[in-house]
Amino acid sequence: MEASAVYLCSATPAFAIVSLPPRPSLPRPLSGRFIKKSRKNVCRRFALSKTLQESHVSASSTSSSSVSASPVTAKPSFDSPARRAAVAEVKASPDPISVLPRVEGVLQVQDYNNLIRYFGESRRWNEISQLFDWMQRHGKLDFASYSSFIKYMGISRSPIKALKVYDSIPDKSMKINVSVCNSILGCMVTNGRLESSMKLFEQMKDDGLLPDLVTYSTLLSGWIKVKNGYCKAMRLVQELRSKGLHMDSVIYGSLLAICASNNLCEEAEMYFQQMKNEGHPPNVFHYNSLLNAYSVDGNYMKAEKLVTDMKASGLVPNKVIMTTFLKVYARGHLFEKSHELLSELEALGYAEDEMPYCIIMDNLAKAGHLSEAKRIFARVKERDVKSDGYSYSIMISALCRSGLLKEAKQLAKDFEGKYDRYDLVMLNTLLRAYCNAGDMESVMQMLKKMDELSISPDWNTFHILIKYFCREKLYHLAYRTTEDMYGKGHQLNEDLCSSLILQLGQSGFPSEAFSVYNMLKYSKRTLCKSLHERIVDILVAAGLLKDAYIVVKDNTPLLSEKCLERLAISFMKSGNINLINDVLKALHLSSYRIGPDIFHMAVSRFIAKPGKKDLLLQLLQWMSGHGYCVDSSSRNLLLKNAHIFGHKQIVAEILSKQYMMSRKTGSWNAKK
DNA sequence: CTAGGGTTAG
Repeated sequence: MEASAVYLCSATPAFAIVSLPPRPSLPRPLSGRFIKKSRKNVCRRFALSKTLQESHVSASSTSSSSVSASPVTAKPSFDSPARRAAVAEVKASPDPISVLPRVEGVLQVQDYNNLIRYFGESRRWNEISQLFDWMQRHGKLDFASYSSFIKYMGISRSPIKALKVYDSIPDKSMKINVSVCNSILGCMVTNGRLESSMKLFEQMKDDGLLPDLVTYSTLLSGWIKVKNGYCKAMRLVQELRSKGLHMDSVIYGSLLAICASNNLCEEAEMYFQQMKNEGHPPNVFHYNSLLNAYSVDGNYMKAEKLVTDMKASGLVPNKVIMTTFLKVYARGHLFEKSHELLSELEALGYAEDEMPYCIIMDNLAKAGHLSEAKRIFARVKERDVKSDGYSYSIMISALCRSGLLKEAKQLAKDFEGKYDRYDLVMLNTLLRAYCNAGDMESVMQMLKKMDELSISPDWNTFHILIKYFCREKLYHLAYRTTEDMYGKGHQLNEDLCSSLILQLGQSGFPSEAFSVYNMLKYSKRTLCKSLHERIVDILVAAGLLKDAYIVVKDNTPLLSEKCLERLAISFMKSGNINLINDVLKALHLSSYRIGPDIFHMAVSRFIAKPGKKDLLLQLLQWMSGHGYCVDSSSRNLLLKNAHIFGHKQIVAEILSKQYMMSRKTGSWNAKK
């Protein structure tokens, strides 16, 4: 089968459908910008270097001693030439750590802190770790040492290491020092560990931390680009108010940004006003956030007024303000105005990177002006604008949306030839282009690339692939990918799964179809009605009657009579005999009318298996209790085989009771 | 020189 053929070439690393021989070594360096955009992947990408750093720390941090006991003999005066010379020597040395023993008696804690900052600012993570380790062993630490070191661990994306150091702080009062706490919280936030930082914050307060405005602003900044971040932000704002703190311009800046990214225009306006009322004059960042909030709906009227106000207040629109303004116009489909702004940006030398072009291009394409978007794209190339590939991404997506699949694929290939850097969004874009063009080979290459770069697939990746595999009729592969998607905790897409279930059923994979149904059920609260019926039919057709019964039992009111009938017939014929009565009881609870033929089939099954006579008796009694009556052929069959019950009398009594009842109601079935 | 923030693109 085709599907398994694709799987044959693939064991399962990070991504279940790609195989790669050995794990790649360290990934190629990416631009800081790309790294910043996808924090989630950064952790994975730097896994190796992090491990290296950590093994370093664990070898040394065990010996951390207390803060105060430093064996300084000669205490040189503040900022003495000897100290300055020693600091300079350490800074200049190619192996700074080797210099430390020699200058141990000269350097003060502040000098070590100075060195931490120096190595931190020059991004020399190895030196900073070794230095800090030395300081720990020699007890040359104060709160500023912890604060700075943790800050740089945050910048070097080593939050685990920062946490270890924080945990290793022996002094309780040091652990609730507000600077140290702010550092570690900031470190966690900038490394995407929002939830942990909130937990840690609670713990710190329990231990006696008195948070200040910086603490709140640090935590607030984490919620800026998180969906529903506004709610979390509000809780923090309430808390800071309840502690008698007053919001400052920084806090307002974060709040405005949160409002803008959460699409909350009115709230943004409210905070902007409130800020002014409280005597904090807005700066370009505040203006930009509000402008950005206006851009969501392309509200250029308000934006124009805001820019006028801003100029009146003496602020000069900078590149960012102009670009955001351009975005307002583009979103509002005032393309001429946005073109004007673009020309202005170009004239001022503010259009040296692709950002403003991207904004116009994307909005042009989305408004249906593909050829104009292409013209802008050409302008990017002509003017030799610095590009990280976003313009490609935008155009490839635009071409895909317009159904120009070959062109999209060609552009994707162009990108790959020209750039050697990928992030998740770019990979998804290329993947989509290749999938749409039906280029399996390139699809597989993209998946490999993803694995090489240790970029984990996201919801989009899975969705693109599953859709593609379905289209290519690789249903089993689509199934495996769905399993993978579910296993990685992604919400499944109902429409896609629904069609996959149908296809799996039709191509001989009923169990897989059932599995997809169950995954979908567990990842969504309510499913489309018809889906239950669809899976029941598939299971019945495949003879997976027990599974079918389970679905029916849970969803009886949602199933049609015909569907129930099909299950009833099949189950009576070949379902597990021990469940026959249960199935009938379940059917009774639905609107389905159990007919005499169904009962006849059940009776025949039981008669053929005398060992199940108790079940047969239970059935007959249940029928009487619920107004059902066997038909004459069942009746004859039962009488003829009455011996199996031991006492013939029992069955005769039941049958006569049913008969009397049916004469009263005039039908075999008392149910309306 | 102890800690925080807000900018625009796929």
